[in-house]
Amino acid sequence: MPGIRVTIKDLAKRMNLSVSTISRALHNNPSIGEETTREVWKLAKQLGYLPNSVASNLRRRKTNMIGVIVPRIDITFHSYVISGVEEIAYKMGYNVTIYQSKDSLEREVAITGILQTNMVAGIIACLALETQNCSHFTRFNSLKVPLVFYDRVSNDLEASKVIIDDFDAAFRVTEHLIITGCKKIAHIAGCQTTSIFASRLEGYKAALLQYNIPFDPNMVCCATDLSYEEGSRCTRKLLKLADIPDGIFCANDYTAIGAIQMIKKSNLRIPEDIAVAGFSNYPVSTIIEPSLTTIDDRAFEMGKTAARMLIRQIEDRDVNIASETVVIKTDLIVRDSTKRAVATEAPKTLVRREK
Amino acid sequence: MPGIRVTIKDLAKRMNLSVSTISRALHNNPSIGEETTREVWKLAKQLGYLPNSVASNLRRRKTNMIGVIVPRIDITFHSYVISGVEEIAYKMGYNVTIYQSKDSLEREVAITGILQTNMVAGIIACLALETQNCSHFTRFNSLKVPLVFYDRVSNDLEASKVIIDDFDAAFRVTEHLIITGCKKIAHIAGCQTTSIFASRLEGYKAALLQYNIPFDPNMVCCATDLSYEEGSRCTRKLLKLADIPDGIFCANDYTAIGAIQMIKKSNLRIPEDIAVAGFSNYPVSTIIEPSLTTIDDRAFEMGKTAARMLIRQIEDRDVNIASETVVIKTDLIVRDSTKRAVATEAPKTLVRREK
DNA sequence: TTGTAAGCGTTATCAC
DNA sequence: GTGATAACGCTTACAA
Repeated sequence: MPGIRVTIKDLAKRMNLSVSTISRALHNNPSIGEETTREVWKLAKQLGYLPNSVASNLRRRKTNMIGVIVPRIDITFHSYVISGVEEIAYKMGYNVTIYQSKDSLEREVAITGILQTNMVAGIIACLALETQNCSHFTRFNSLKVPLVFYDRVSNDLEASKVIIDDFDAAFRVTEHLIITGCKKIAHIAGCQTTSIFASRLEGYKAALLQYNIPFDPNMVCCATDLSYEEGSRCTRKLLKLADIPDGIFCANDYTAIGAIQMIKKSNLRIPEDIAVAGFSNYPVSTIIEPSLTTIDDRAFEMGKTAARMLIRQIEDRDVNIASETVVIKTDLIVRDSTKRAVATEAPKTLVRREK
Repeated sequence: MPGIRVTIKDLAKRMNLSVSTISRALHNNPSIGEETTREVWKLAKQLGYLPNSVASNLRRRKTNMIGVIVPRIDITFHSYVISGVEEIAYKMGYNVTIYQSKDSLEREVAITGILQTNMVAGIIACLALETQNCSHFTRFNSLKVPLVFYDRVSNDLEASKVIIDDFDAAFRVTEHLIITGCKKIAHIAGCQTTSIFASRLEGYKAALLQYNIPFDPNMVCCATDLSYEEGSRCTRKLLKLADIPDGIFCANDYTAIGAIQMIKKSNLRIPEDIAVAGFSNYPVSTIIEPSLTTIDDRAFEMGKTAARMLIRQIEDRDVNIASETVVIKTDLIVRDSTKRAVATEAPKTLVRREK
């Protein structure tokens, strides 16, 4: 910024006051006379003075910047979370800067470095798919930079978390498929080293168990990156089985859409021949035909909650809030892709088992 | 950041060297002995030293931060542009921080303040829908902070621009509809105070003219926010005309999808009864049925180009590059929503008229 | 109520 | 090759 900047020094000279008086006036410090304060503000406005927050941050040894690490910004879920974070952050006087890990551990590590380097006040992060070991986040403990994880979280790190109950949500989706008459339910699963996808698989298994449907490992197909393509690939595989499924629970909406497209291509009907359910309630779920039954994961809400938790920790730092975990409630959204025969059975209460 | 930070002072003390030597060594300044340099790096790594860029930015009076202002992050187009910007920026050693104007002028003005306050090195922006007057951007001229606009740009501001040729693209889409046999083509337009949407309307008109199809104002419907809902609303209106259209060119993919849904609800066939084309090539355009003919606006490319232009301006500031305008080439993507009778006419060359 | 001066962590300009 | 030292723009004890 090599241009001419107006600084408090300039204001001080112009008004024959010291810089400290100017600084205090601009902060509406009560020790400064009303008259002076008003005059300072007037001149500041007139000259277009804007504080240099880089200098202020350095002096105060803290910024009002919240760093957000998302895997990818162009995944609907994360862009909604970001919107939620911003909603709260701006209201509370914080800026938000967004970094994409692209699901790469290497980039994630680099980003934590940048965040430290930039003295962020706090961090909200969703772990990269590649990340197994979170040691690159531990530095923020000693720097006393609060940390809130969302969605994909780490259990071997002392930090706050905002998650949904993936187990419960998966249980309810699977149960819904069972109640609408599915007998052979497949699951297109996410990468099992990531806890949320492991929980979704567990919830699926638990529902089968509860309704006395035997679990068949052939009915589970792992989609590495949960893309449309992977959804199609897995479905093709499932349709080649001797005994094809009559229901598929997909670990996200993208794979569900891939599944629907593949099923239609195979001239099978949805939901009559195969019912399909997804996870996340992306906008496309109402556009695909048939419209997709899915779980609304409340992404915007998650972002807002994460931001609120983080800011509380930033501001009450001395009080030293123990890290907390918030579970956001999800909703099952029933659409055409599972609207089959009328329910024959009422939902059972979920008996939660230790994980 | 109230935690313990390792600074160059700490390194200096430990090694009995001056801070300047440490600083130089860490920058691999050739005036420092190889041995010393190596030792400094070793200790720095060992103690987990990371430079404080806030301090460095203050001292150098510049940051390596690029501020990006997008209307909304959860619009596919913008998230792709951002990805493009990041791709280049990170490679060149710049950080990217993203701000959402939510299409509000008030927020856009506030953001420009924050960007100045944070001493960004340069700015990439897409104007908010509400923005008519860009005077809040002029401050960056005197601050010598380079500015690159993309997509929605201002003509009364001296700044670089990355745009697509909306007129040409709209001409080609409309021409495509004509060639596939449409005789009465409607246009669902965007807000006409925004130049890109005005150009799309002009391109549409130019194509009609070229093929001797009379322009009918009733065939143009303005969708204020270009959402699904607006697309449906406009289509409903068009379908109520005495003489309904046999082709609709929509100013974006969202309205096109709303149009398709409304047409199907009215038991008309696409493309046989009405052909539909969109603009932007969003992922949903392959998911909707029928798949949507559209213009690929090369969002990712746009982001990369904007970043390259900006960084060049940042780094060659003295050379004082005149602001330039780059037009990104677009592609017409033909899909099922316009695959009607075989073409009867070859495309004509576009005769551009002065706008 | 206002001023003085030190310092945040770096970098840059002199010296030696 | 290395070291003092000032400065970036702001905040904040401590004085006056």
